[in-house]
Formats: sequence, C-alpha cells, structure tokens
Amino acid sequence: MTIKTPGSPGTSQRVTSHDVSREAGVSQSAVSRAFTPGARISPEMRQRVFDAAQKLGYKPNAIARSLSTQRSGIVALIVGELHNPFYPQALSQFAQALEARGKRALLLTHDARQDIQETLDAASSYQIEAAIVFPTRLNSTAPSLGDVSQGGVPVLLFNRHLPGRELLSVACDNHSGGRLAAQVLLNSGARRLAFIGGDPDTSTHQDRLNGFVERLAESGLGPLATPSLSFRYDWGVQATLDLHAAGHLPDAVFGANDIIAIGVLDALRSLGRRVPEEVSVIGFDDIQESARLAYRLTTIRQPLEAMIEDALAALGDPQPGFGPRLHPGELIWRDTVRAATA
Amino acid sequence: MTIKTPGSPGTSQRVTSHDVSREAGVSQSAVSRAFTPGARISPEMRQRVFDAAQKLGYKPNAIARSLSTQRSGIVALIVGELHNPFYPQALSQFAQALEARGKRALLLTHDARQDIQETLDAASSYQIEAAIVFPTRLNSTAPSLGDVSQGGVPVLLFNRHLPGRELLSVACDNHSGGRLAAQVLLNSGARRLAFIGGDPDTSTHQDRLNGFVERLAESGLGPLATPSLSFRYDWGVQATLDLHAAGHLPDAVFGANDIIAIGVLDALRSLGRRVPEEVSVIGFDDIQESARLAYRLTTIRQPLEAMIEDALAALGDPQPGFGPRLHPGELIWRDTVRAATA
DNA sequence: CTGAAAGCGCTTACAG
DNA sequence: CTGAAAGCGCTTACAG
Repeated sequence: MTIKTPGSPGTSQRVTSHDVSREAGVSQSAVSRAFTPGARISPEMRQRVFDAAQKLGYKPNAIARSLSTQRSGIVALIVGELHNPFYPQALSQFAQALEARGKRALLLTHDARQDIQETLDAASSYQIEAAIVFPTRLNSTAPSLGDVSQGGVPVLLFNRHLPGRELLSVACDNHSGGRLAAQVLLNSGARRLAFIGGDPDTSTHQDRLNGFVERLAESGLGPLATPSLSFRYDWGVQATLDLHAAGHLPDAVFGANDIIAIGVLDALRSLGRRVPEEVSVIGFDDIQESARLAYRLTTIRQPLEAMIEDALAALGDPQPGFGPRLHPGELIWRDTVRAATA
Repeated sequence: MTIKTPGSPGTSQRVTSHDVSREAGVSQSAVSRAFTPGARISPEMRQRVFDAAQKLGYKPNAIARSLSTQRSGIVALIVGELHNPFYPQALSQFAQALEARGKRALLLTHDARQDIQETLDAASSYQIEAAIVFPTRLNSTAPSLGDVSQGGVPVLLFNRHLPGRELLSVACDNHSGGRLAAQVLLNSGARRLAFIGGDPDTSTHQDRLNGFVERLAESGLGPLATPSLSFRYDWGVQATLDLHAAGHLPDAVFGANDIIAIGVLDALRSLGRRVPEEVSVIGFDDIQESARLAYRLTTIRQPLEAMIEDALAALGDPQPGFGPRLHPGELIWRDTVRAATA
C-alpha cells in the first residue's frame, strides 16, 4: 500500500513548525511552545503562532514529538478472536478511555498460532507505553509471557490472571461470582446443579467453577456435572444437548459466561424445556445480548467501566504490585432463574 | 499515565542502533542496513550486526524510522458504537489484514457528539497513511467529511458511501441485495411484504430499500410498510410490535440488517407467530449470530474478506476513482424463509 | 559493500 | 518570555 495524494498535489507537502515560524516571524521553538500545554510563552506569542498555524493548516507531528519526548502516548490493545461480544465492548471502551487521557490505542491481533511475545515485540517497536491483552486465546499454558515486562513496558491482562507471573491483571472477582451464582440458584430451590465451563486452562473458568463448587459444598451438595471446553455459544448448546442425551438434565445451570448460557438457553428451548420453570439458567458478564427479549438472562455483571479505570490506574502506578486486581460482580436479576421458593 | 519500569531498572535504557554498532564494531549505518530488507549489505556484516543486536536485545525503533522515512506504516481504524456485531468482525479482520501487510492499526473512536473531522485530525498527527471509517454513526448529513482527503491522507468509508463526495468507499451491492431479498421472499409466495429499515439517512438503508421496492414493483406490488429508524436490535423488535399493533402484520419481512431481522424474529416469537410458516424473514450481513440454532436466519452475506482486500487495494492505488466499489452479496439459505411454492 | 554526515520534525535545557 | 542549538533514533544519498 502506498500513499496517494488526492486533491491538490502541491498541498501535500507537510507543513512543519519551521513553516509556521517563518510565517509568524518567530522562532521555531516558539511554535513548539505554543503547542505545548504547560510551556512558558506569552499569550500574544501563542496567538500569533496559532494564527499562522491556522493559516497554513499546521498540525504538530506526533511522531516527531514522540521521538523527542521519548513518550509515544501509544498503548497497545491486543485481541484474539472476538466470538465473545464482551471483548469488543471492552475494546471500544478502552479506546475511548485512552483517548480521554490523550493516549492512542494501537490495535494488534493475536492468533493461536503465534506466540504472544512476537505480537508484543512488534508492538514495542512503536515504543508503546503499555500493553493490554485481552486473552481470548491465552490460557495458563501460554509460554514466555512472564518475560514480557522485562522489556520495560508494563503488560496488563484483562479479565484473566496467570498465577505466579509478574504481570498486572484486572479481573472480576470470579470466585465470589461463582459463589453468588450457586447461592442464587440454590435459593431458587435448585438441587441438581450443573456448571458448563469454558476453557479449563483459564483462571476465569477455574475461579468461577471453584467458587460455585465451594458454595454448593456448604449446602452439602456437589455439582451434577461440570463439562468444560471453551467460552463459545456452540459449546453451550452442545454441552446441554450432551447432558440431555445422557439423561442428566439438571434443574439449574451456571454457564461460565453469557455466551455459553445463551447457548444453553437455545438448546433447552430446542429440547422443549421451559426456563425457568423446569431449568434455571444463570450466566456471567452481562453482555448486551443478555438483556434481549428472547433471553432476558439472569447473570452476573462484570463492572466493565470500573475495571477499565482500574486497569489504566494500575498501568499508571509506578509500584502497582502484581496480584490480580479484583472487582466484585453484580447480580442482574432477569427472567431465567426461578423466583426464590418461600 | 506514566511509564513504570518493572524488573531491573538499569535494563530499561533503550538500546539503540548506536549501542549495537559499538558492540559489533561497525558503523551505525551498517546496523540500520542490516535491519532494512532490501539494503545493500554483505551477509557477513548482517550476521555480525544481528549477533550484537541479539546480545543487547535491540529492536529498531519504529517511531524513529517513521520520522526518517516519512512513512508511518500506520492506518487509522475509526469506529463508532459497536452494537452491530458486523463491525467488530470487520475491525479485527482489518487489523489482521493490515498486519499481514506490515502495517499497524491505530484504533480511534468516534461518537455522535463530535465531528468526525476532529477524530481524523487527531489521527493525522500520527502521520497515518490512510483512514478507514466504519460509519456506524455517520450518515449522509455528516458535515465536512468531503474535505478530509485534502489533508493528503486517503479516507475510505467501509460499508457506506456518501454520494457526491470525493471519498473512497467499499460496500456490498446493496441495491442488488435488496432486489435479491425481494425475489427470495416473492418466490416463497409472500404477497404482503414489509421492509424494516435502519437509519434512513444512510446509503446502506437507502440502497437496500430501493432495490427491494424496485423488485416488488416489477411484480406489481408495493411494500406493505417500510418503518425505518436505526440499525439496532431494539428497533427490529419495536417495529414488529408496532406493525402487529396496527394490524399490519406482513407475511414476509426484510430486515435491513441481521441485527434488525433478529429483533423481528424475537418479536414474532413473543407474538406467537410462527416463522417461516406464518411470516418469512430475511436479513442482511450474515453475522455469526445469524447461524445460531435459535435463529437460523436466512440472509444475504456481505463478502467481508473480499471487501477488506478491495479496501486495502483501493487505498494502495494512486488513482482509485471515487465511486463506491461494490461487491455482490450472497444468499445464505437457512430456515426463516418458506420454501418456494411449487 | 561500508562509513561519515545530513536530515526527518519535534522538545528542551541553556543563555539572554 | 524568547531564540539558537543539541538531541531523540533512525534512513539514505554521497563518497570511497
């Protein structure tokens, strides 16, 4: 791909601070100062520069500024597959939050075939100030990520944590969330509870499962089944169909995330099972889709805004500490869990 | 946000080509050449440089390179709201396609309150080579976009076109797609056809509607109703409910996109109407969700890959021409349109 | 093929 | 407050 120059080709010469300084009859330093927020410059000078800049259509070159200041203002956002709508939502909110802070988001993709380290290296050549990874493709078996922060740029895992690695991470308090899901289902009178899990190698999955099982145990129960595979709609459907075929249909299911829970709902419907009369279903995330008329899914919401703020705060903190930063989930009560029995 | 330096603070000094040249005992130009693909340099020299670079952990600074070469390798991706899953999909595929070409994607958001021109200006300070806008928030009343390409960077509208402006755009052939939808519905025996539209100010909406109406007219029919508002699920639901309340329930509906059509499906279901027995429904886009068990939506697929390739090709072309570049939609036959009557 | 040097467009001590 | 100058880390004619 090469650059083309539509419109007047002559105009395409980039106008620089030198051009402006000439036009305004001041030094080049002056024009630089005029465009630097806290700089020592008289209002008259600044105005004079602005007028000339306006006239010439001057815009400071952020690349040159980055080189000079040694701060790019760029944060890398690294995403894998986007099957789960939770991620696009997080992605765009991150981009906005970054912009609000005067930063820019460099979007990088990461697929299963490549080591995430390569992606990070590629990003770091742009002198990124931090990298936020949305680990749709990353589980605890991921290699070498532990070394990343050595390069000097902080890496933050969003919505997952890797135990024992020196990485920043922010996530929902999935363990408590798992407990909450169990609690809600138990309250509704359910006794045959199943968990349909996502990728078993992820902390997200594990924490939700452990919290769920822990709470069940406190009521003297164990899960009926905990089939787990991946955080995808198809899997939610499949697992439900399998359970049914095996004659193990539960009276309540906790889907490891909403997209799975929605699969469960669709499968149940195709099986002619009524929700919540025969089977209660609860999910996790509260993606937009869960509120739809066709689902009205009861779920545990991840406090996305708070998590994003916190992620950015952690990245800005010189001594953040490496444990996962946890945020409590919030129960969103809709129509897929039976009302509590009296 | 400031940079922190985890790990060994001493290590955080960026290693530059000078460090490498010193280590390798060669000139700085040599190390630059070693990292420049087509450069004239002997294999021995290159290897020597690579060894030193490896030892020091050197990575070329892309920011400095950009400044020097006057080519940033950065393409801006500008997105608005992401209610429609079509866009995240397009977004991540664009990012991948760009990476495959050695380019980087700068992600910018654009909300309704701000002029898109501001967003483009912000982007252009990073010396972007092109901007691709996903016009979820942009309709034909958008101001000033016509001036954008003056700045020297080509702007491409994805999935929409603005008549009469000198902008690149690639889109599906929505007019033919609208005709195709009408055709399919007519073949199924429908006679009372409605179109539930999106934002009436968009070319996407208009072209689909016009094609649809045109084909209907050829069969001596007119649309039963064409309520239009926005490309959102909620609107699909609402419009269907309204039609029903007004006693105008059609025997076939063409949803201006899949997300609307899915809303229609959900509303129909809540009304106790059977699809496709009582009402046929067809959508547009073929988002992943449309294939789900609960919907199995018959729809017209936008050839996303081809559109993305073409977009990148157009951006690389010095003389692209400004008409919209149209790609034919493909009928995806699933379960929401009645089989053709004999 | 290799090196010394100028230059990309800024920022920022340093003097005044 | 203002200007001249050095420097950020590369690339690329220009000589050799």
